[in-house]
Amino acid sequence: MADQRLEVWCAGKDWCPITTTTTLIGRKWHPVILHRLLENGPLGFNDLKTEVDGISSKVLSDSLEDLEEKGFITRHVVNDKPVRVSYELTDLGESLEVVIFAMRDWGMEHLKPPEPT
Amino acid sequence: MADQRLEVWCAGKDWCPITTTTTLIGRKWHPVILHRLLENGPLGFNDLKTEVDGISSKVLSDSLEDLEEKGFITRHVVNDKPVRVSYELTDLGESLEVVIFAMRDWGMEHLKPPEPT
DNA sequence: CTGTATCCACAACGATACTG
DNA sequence: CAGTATCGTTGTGGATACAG
Repeated sequence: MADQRLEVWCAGKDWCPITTTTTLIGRKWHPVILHRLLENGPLGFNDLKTEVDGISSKVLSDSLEDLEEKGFITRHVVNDKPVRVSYELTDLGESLEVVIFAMRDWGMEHLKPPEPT
Repeated sequence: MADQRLEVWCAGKDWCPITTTTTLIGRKWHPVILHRLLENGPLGFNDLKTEVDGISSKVLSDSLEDLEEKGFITRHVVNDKPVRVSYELTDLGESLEVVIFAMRDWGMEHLKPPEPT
């Protein structure tokens, strides 16, 4: 169960739900990665590297590992030759949709370039 | 206007709304601070220090300064002797409600302690 | 009450190069 | 295609003490 795995993240945080959320997805690229997976379905490593503009291989690799460890995504080897993997959201990852989309919507509403008048 | 001030945060980010959002409120304590102000209205420095469990004076001070600089909160000196200030959300800060509450709700739904059965 | 001043620590990010 | 290996940098946070 997801609840069981996530128990650990609650400890010592005084049960503040905001803090626990930021602890889980508060790293620089996590929300963007999750967003791309939400919008475009399962993606390979290079697909993500293209979608997430500006990220390096190392940081993407690190981030994916962290997200997998926390139970938000799964990694599957789809093909052996050439090697091809697929990163996919778990149910827990999907459940972040409302958070990620809220961030996206806020950004779109407040950060678009000023209209020419 | 808010749009004008926020222009700067868009540049060079390839206009990804998620990235801009995380750039603005992605620091460790920002969402918690904003949440307390959303729920409890204007608060003094020590009120916040109490509400935001575990934060140090320095980090709270730094965070408030950053939030003010970005236009999410205002700081007013309410009383001179003893010194008393009031931190309050701007309209822009209030507009983050949906994001912050989404984080809170997700945290509450997924991180509560397992029920005894 | 509302901070500032130091000083330290370290996770996380970034750049570059290389591998099966 | 999907990473790993280095290695350098730094933003951010944490502890503690002190100040108007």
